[in-house]
Amino acid sequence: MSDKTFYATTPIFYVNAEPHIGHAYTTILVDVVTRYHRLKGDDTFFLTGTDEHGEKIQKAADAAGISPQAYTDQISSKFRSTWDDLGIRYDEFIRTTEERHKKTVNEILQTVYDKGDIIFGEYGGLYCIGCERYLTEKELVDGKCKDHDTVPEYRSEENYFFRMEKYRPWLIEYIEDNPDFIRPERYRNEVLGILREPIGDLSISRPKDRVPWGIPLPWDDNHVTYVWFDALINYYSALESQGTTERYWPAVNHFIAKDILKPHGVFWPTMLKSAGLPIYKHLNVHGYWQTDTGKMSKSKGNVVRPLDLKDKYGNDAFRYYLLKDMSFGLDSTFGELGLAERVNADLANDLGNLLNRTLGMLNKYFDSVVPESAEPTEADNELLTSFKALPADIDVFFEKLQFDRGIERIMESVRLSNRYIAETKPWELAKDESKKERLGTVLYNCVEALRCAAIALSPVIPDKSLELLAQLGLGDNYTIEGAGNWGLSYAGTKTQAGTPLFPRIDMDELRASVEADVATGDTNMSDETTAIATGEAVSAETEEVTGIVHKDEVTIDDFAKLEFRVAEIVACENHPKADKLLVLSVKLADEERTIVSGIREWYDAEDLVGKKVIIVANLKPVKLRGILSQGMIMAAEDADGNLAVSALDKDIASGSEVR
RNA sequence: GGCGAUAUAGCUCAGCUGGUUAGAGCGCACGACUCAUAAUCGUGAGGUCGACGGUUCAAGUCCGUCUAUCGCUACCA
Repeated sequence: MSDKTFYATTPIFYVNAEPHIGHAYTTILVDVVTRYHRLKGDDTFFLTGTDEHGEKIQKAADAAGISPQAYTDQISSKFRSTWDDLGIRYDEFIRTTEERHKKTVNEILQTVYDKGDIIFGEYGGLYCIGCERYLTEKELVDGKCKDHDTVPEYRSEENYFFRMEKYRPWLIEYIEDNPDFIRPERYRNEVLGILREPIGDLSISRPKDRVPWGIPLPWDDNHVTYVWFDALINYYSALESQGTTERYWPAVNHFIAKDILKPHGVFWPTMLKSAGLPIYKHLNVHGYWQTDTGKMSKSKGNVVRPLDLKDKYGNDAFRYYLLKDMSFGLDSTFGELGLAERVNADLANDLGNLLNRTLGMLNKYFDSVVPESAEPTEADNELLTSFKALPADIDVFFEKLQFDRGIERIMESVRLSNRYIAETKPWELAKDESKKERLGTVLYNCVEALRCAAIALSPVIPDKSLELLAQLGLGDNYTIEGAGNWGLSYAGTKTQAGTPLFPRIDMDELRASVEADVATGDTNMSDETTAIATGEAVSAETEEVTGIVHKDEVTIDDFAKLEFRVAEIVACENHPKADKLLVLSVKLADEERTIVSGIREWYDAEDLVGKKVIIVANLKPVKLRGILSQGMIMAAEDADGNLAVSALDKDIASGSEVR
C-alpha cells in the first residue's frame, strides 16, 4: 500500500447539451488515471459533475416550460447515466446548484471580497471600450489608450470585478518556478504567453434582475456570481463538503481539454491565491478528437456519433482506442476504421488470441488445469525479464501522461509472449511424453504473462481484464506489484475458457459499409472535418442559444435617430495593419467617406468595388488600427458565422436614405 | 500583426545534453508454422528527417530565414 494520495478532476460540464465524445474522453481519461493510481495502492479521489447556472440554462428551461432546477436535474442525470454506461468509477458527482457548493462559493467570495480583491464596477475609472477593460495611468499615452488611440471614458459599471491583474506577476513567477505545474509544456508556454500582456480584471457578477439563476453575492443580493467564481470552485467545494480537503487538495490534478486552458491556467490560480488557498498541483491539458461530420448527415440528424461506437464495439475496446491513439496534449482523428484496426491488431490478435491459444493448449494437454512450473530456463529469460520490468516501465510513462506509450509498453510484453510460444513450440513438446515437465513450464509462463498483462491493462480495460483473469481461474484481487511478480498463479487452478474477449472485426465488411454510407451521405466519414471541442465545460459564455433572442422594443423616435443610406463602393483595399479588416472608399452622392469593415474573411477587396450597400451614416467615427472609419456597412451574419453584406433590389442613386 | 507549438517511412508517433548504415507500432508484400479469434512468428520494402542558408571535424538533433498547419492574442462600428 502506498502512502500517496491522488485527486483527479474532470471539468464540470455545462448542462445545455448532452454528453459527446469530448466530454467522454476527458472523463474516461480521468477514470483510467484514477484506476491506475488505485491499482498502485494510492488513496484516490475522482470528482466530476455538472455546471448548472447561468442565463443560457434559464432560457433553455423557459423554452422547455419547466423550472431551471427541473431542467438541470434532467440533463445532469443524463451525464451521470452516460458515465455509468461508460464504466466510469467516479467517487463524487458535484452539481453547482447544490447547497454544499453554494456554501463554499460564498465563503471564498467573502474572503476575497474582505481582502479587497473584488471591486464594484462603479468604482471604475478610465475604461477603454476597445480593450474592454480599465486602463492604468501607465498605459495612457497623452491621455489616450496606446492600443486604440482613443480617449478612455470614465465608466461606472454595475459589475463586480476580481482584481486578477494584480496577481499576474506572481503567477508568472509561480509557473516559472514550477515547470510541471501546467503540462504538457506547450500549454505552459501558452499560458506564459497570455501572461506577458495585461490580463485585466475579471468580471464576476451579473445583475440578478437579469440573471436570477445563479448564486447571489454574499454582500450584495442584487448580483449573482458569474461563471468562474461559481464553476471553478467546484473542485474545492466538493472536498470541503466532505471534510477531505486536507487529505486530497494537496494532490489535486485537473484534467481539461485545451479550450478551457485560460480559465484553468490563469483565472483559477489567481483566485486561489487571492483566497489564500494552496494552488492546485497539476493542470493536465489534452487535445481534441477531430471527428468527421458531414453537412448533409448533420441536417438529417443521422450522424454516426462516436459515442454510439462504444455500444457497437464495447466499452473497453472504445476506451482502449481513445487512450492508445492519442498522444497526450495533441489532437487526434477519431474514426471507426481506426478504432476497428486498433482493436483487431492489439486486442483481438495479440491479447485475445494469446489467451485463447493458451487456454486451448491447457485444455488439450493438461485438462484445463494450470500445471507445475519447473525452474525457468535460459529460453524463458527474455519473457520473465520483460514482465518483471513492466510495472516500473509503465509507471514512468503514465506519470508523464504518456498513456499511448505506456500501453504500447504493455503490448510489447504481450507480443513477446506470442513470440515465446512460437519459439518454445508447446505443440511439439506435447508429442514427447518425456518433455511433459517442460511443456508445463512453458504453459505456466503463458498463464503468468496473461495474468500480468491483464493487471497492467486493467485501468484501461477494466471489465475485460476481469474477464481474462476469470478465464484463468483467478479472482479480482490484485495490485500493480502483482503485474511484475512472477509466479503468483497457482498450479492446480482450473481454467475456464469463455467467449473471445474481443471478437475480431471484419475489416472488409466494415470498409464496405463505410463506403456505402459515404455514397449516401449517411456517415460521419466525409472529408469535411470539424473539430469538436472536448471537455466543453465551465464555459457558459460561449454556448449557443437556440432561437432568436430579441432586443428591447424601440419607438419610432428611437429609430429616427439612425441614418441609413445607400453607398457605392468606389475603391477597396486591405487594411495595412490588420488582417481581418478592409478599408473601403464609398460615395454618398458627392460625398466620399472611408469605412473600415471586418468583412475581409468573406469578401475580396476587388469584388466589392462598384457594389451598392446600405451603411449606417451617422455613426460616430472611430479609428480602427489607425484608420478613421466614418460609418458601418450593414451585413447579415448567421449562427455559423457566414456573412453577407446588404444588397438592394434595384439600382438606386447613392446617398438615398433608407428607412 | 504579435506570441507560441508542430512539420521524421502510406498512417500514428519515438529520437535526451549534436557523433557508427535514422527507429517503433499499424498497414502492405513475401515466407514459416498450426496451439489459437484466417490469429501467430520471421523477413522485407529503403523516408533528400518541411525548404533554403549557416555554425561544426560531425546536425533530424544548434543558429537564421522562409513555407505549411494548429493554437493564443489584437483589430471586425
